[in-house]
Amino acid sequence: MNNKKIKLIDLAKLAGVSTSTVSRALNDNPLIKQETRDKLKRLAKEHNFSLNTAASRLRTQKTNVVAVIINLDEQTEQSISDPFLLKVVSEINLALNQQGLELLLSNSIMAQDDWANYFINSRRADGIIVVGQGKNQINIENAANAGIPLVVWGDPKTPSNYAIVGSDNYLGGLQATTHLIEHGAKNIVFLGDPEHGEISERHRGYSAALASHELEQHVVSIDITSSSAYQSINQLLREKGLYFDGIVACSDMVALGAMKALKERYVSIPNDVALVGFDDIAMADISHPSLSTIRQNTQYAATLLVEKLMQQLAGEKVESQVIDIELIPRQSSKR
Amino acid sequence: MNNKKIKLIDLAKLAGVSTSTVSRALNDNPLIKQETRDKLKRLAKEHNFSLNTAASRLRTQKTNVVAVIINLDEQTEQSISDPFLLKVVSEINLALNQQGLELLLSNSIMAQDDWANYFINSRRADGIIVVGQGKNQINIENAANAGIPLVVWGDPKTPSNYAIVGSDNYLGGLQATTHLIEHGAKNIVFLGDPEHGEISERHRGYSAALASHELEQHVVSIDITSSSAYQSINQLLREKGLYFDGIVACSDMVALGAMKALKERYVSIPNDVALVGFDDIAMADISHPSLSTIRQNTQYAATLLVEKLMQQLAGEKVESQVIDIELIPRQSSKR
DNA sequence: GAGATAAATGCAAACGTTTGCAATATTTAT
DNA sequence: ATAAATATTGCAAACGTTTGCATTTATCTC
Repeated sequence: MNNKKIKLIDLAKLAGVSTSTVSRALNDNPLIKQETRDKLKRLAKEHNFSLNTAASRLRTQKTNVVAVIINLDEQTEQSISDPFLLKVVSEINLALNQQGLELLLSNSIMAQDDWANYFINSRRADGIIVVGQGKNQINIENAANAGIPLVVWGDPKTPSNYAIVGSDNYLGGLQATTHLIEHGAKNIVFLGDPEHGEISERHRGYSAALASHELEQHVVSIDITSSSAYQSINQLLREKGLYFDGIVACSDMVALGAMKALKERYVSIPNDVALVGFDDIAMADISHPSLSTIRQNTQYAATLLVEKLMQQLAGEKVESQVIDIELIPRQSSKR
Repeated sequence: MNNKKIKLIDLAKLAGVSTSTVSRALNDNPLIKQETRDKLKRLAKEHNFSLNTAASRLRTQKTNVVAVIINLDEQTEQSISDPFLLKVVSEINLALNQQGLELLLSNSIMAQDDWANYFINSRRADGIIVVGQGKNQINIENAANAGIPLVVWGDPKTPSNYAIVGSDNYLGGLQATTHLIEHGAKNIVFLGDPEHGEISERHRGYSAALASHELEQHVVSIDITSSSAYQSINQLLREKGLYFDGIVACSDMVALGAMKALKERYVSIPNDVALVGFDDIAMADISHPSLSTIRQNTQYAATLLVEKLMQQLAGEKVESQVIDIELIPRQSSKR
């Protein structure tokens, strides 16, 4: 291995041209004759050359990097246990790569409070994608107010001065609940944290559905984790008995936790209790009974997020956008 | 908002000192008087200053960035569906952050073949963590041969010229299988892809356990996804009937897919078929019956990976390291 | 074949830090 | 008080690209 890191000027000397020419050639600048471009590219490949991004970022003031911040609540530790958020990140990664952008991964716990400063002013990244609104949106707002390119995965109906892409959570909650009502449920529990950005909208949909059928609300507020769901359903059954016949869960992981508690106590799903989740993670289909759920189109969302971010990078103003959700009826609600 | 991006020299002028002093002060260089350091730091905070990383990386030739490559097989698409890999990434993210390092996320599909060149020569990152050995290790080997700081999550027993951190997959396979044998299983299926790096070791453990009890192998080779597992178990039952009474699955997701197929056909778990998975993802505990599995200590692994990478960055040579696994017996194997 | 236009390349100045070395300010020893 | 030592700061040269402008070379036009 030739261990001298070769640079632009070395290539230039080898080819007997100037660094300008090499630089332009490698960037496919039409100023350079096609023939020369090809020759230089070949030479670059031959010598395992690759541009020093630090230098080129310094010069161009662009990084081609996007910071993705997983915005967790510190107390609630939804985090790592929930496959859904990570799936979203994974889709964003793909979408970014397709645009030739790279992904700098962060979470709200590590990144300083001042995102604009930390990521953008420092030229670590050109823009920010925030995954999840979380409970407090102050960091997001500050970043948005700083006027940096920013786009958020969350609830697009939330009033905001920044662009949010996300599912119609209200409609999702409404459809899920209506679905259960149509299948005969009368006492439907909402299982989740109504304080939480996206989820409060799902709760609103739930409320609306109940109201229009003159049914009563049963909100059980929990952390957004399967174990929390498991415990609280267990406790509920123990202390209050089976006073409900349907559950609208704020996420699939929560629904699956609840399902486990029900199954352990021989509550029949869907006959005694019908169940609908939210997200449509892989496990929803694999669980037994399979879990009815509201599917979020994360792939489309990811491309939209990236698209809108790029528009902002190009100086355009962008709006929030709602993504269609889809009720996937499976066994857990079929009766 | 003051939209002029403030830089070192501006701060220097404001404070009436030279850029050298500011630079050193912000980097806590003891050459600078404590008092001046404090003053300058305060000033920097006041003015929302943050260093231009491009410039500082160019100058120092260090990035404080680590590239994490999710090494997927292109055909097999284990990828996004499997929460385990993403959990590993998430843990690595935490471990890196604790060391003040940032995480550039990539996957083997996007990153060019020449990782050393793309990430290191280009000064995008100082080192690489590869998550998953995958089927072909050629890219990893090339990168390692280029002499760059590199560490791999995989099977540490694999002979290699690079450092691998991972579970004792052989022992895991052995323990899982022995566990089933001890609980009376005689015809145990191995469900997974024995070609695949880590998994081939699990298969070896499985073989060894069977051999020492003079039992016969039943290998069912599938893609490492829950749906693939579901389909193949379904097909097996249909075509060959219930010729087995135990399954060692190469991952929890695979086990859960198999579980669904069994439950749908009213095969009792664990009475008719006992089941052990691998990984201990969150769902293992939540499934019903809960899934016995081999737990991988991803958190410890992540800190080790980062530690070893940092040692390499400091010029030391590091060795592969085996991490203890732990059999978590749950309902799916209890009889 | 001369002059004019177009195509291709080169020059040199940035981009914003860090750091070896030189220079100044402060303290200590005598 | 002076010299010597030490503590603190400043000067200026990198780091490796990109790009506006000037320059050279090739192509046209009549």
